[in-house]
Amino acid sequence: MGVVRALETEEHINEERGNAEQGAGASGRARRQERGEETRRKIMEAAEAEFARGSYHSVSLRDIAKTADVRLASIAYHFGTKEELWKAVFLRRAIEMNRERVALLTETARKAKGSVVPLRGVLRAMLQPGIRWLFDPGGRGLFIQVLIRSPLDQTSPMFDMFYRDARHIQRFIPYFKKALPELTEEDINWRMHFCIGAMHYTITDIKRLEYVSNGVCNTEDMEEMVDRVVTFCEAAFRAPPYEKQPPRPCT
Amino acid sequence: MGVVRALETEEHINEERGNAEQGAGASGRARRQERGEETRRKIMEAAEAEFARGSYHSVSLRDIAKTADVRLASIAYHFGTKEELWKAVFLRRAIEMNRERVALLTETARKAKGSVVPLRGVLRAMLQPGIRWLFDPGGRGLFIQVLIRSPLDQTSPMFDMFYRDARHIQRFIPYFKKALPELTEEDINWRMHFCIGAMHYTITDIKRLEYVSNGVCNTEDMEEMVDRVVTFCEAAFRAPPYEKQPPRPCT
DNA sequence: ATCGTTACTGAACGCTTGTACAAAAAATAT
DNA sequence: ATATTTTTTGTACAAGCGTTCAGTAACGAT
Repeated sequence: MGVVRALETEEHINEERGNAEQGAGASGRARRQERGEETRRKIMEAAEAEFARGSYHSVSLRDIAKTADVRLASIAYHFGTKEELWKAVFLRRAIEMNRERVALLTETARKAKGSVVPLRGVLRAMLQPGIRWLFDPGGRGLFIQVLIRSPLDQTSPMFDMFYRDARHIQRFIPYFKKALPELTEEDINWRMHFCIGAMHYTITDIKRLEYVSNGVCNTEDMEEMVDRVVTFCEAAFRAPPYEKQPPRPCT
Repeated sequence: MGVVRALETEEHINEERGNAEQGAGASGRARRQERGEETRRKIMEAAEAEFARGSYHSVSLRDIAKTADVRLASIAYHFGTKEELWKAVFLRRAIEMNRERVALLTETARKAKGSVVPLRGVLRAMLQPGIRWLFDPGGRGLFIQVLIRSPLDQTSPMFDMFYRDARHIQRFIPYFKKALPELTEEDINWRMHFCIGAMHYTITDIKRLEYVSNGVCNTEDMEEMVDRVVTFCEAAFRAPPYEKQPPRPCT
């Protein structure tokens, strides 16, 4: 519950572990913390990579310890349980992602200087950060896939994060409304959903596109990927509003 | 390898276990097989439900045995290993799904009587079967989610099924080409990918839409859902072809 | 130099897992 | 009725799991 709230509010974003100390203790204290933080960082990094490869249950703490080059008991020392490790790894990135998306939206709106934010800009703010992470050589490139897949596993301890960016994604609705006044709120929600689906699938199943297309599609150009999905979604969003029982030819 | 091929060809579709017997042995033989088949069926059904709830590694054979009301050792007797059980469960539905999609495409093409198949019809053939399964009260309603998620877990024994419907999905390409001659093959592959993403996300994350939209979206009408996603994808497919470095206003 | 805190370690715990196997049971064949 | 084959069962096993804990080492504070 508290965990979910942390994702819905912006206030907690910068509230990271250790930020409480105000730089008072100076060097000695800092160096001691540094020693612990190094191990902690290695564990999180390894966990990020391991979890990205499989599911929560398919990864063992021993796997993670080996990858991190750390003794098994150190994980327990720093994180307590496997579940807490998972949550720590997950939350860090989830908060980061939400912050980036909202920041990009705000920036885009600022540039519009009061006039209507172009549809393409709103879509870019929604779809670009995830794809940019995919190309990140660091942990984010791995973890964006975990971020996307985890709500699919009902036995994962983060299944209640199902709604992890629910509230945050609602921020986009007013912008879509202004850009496309003829759409109902129902239309907008459905289409936002479809857009996110196209984006998520591109992130998690990009290898499949390479294979299906026999290498015809260039999947290594980030800007091209973003442009393609944005163009796709923009045209889709401009489809006429949904009408109940649309005239169908035969069946 | 052989398993993957089975999905790519249509010939093996009706080759189900036990079809080899030609009805020669008559009643006695049939009744004996029936006894074994009953247990086998119960196990597969339970496995389907359990696997749908989590991941391959989060489900134990003991869970499945309990759900199926069958002794643990019976699973080993009928399927050998956990992996073989998983493959049996998986393959049955995967083949079924591919067959349905291709059948629908063929039927749609037949109705067009030689003229160009309308874009909307091609998209319907591609997107409708999955959504129809979602509304199936039987095992398919559960398993469609497994079908979609499984390639995402690299530790699942079906990860090599990554490309499970790769070949099969290529059948749609010529139809898109005819309906939209101005698009390159690259454009078509990208957009097919996005369409499947929107559809998959709708199937696996439909609860999220309910939540995000605060219940504004009606997610219980199958025809509405299909129409919405098809309309979305149709408009998106009709977007102008991709151009490298499209003129962007600011950044 | 001593103390106390923090970080780390090795070994062990109890439990669950997938698998194996011999024996029983059931069904069919002779 | 007997023999044979198919199916089911209880039990056991080794391996792996997450977690615990007493003990050690490193460090800053006193």
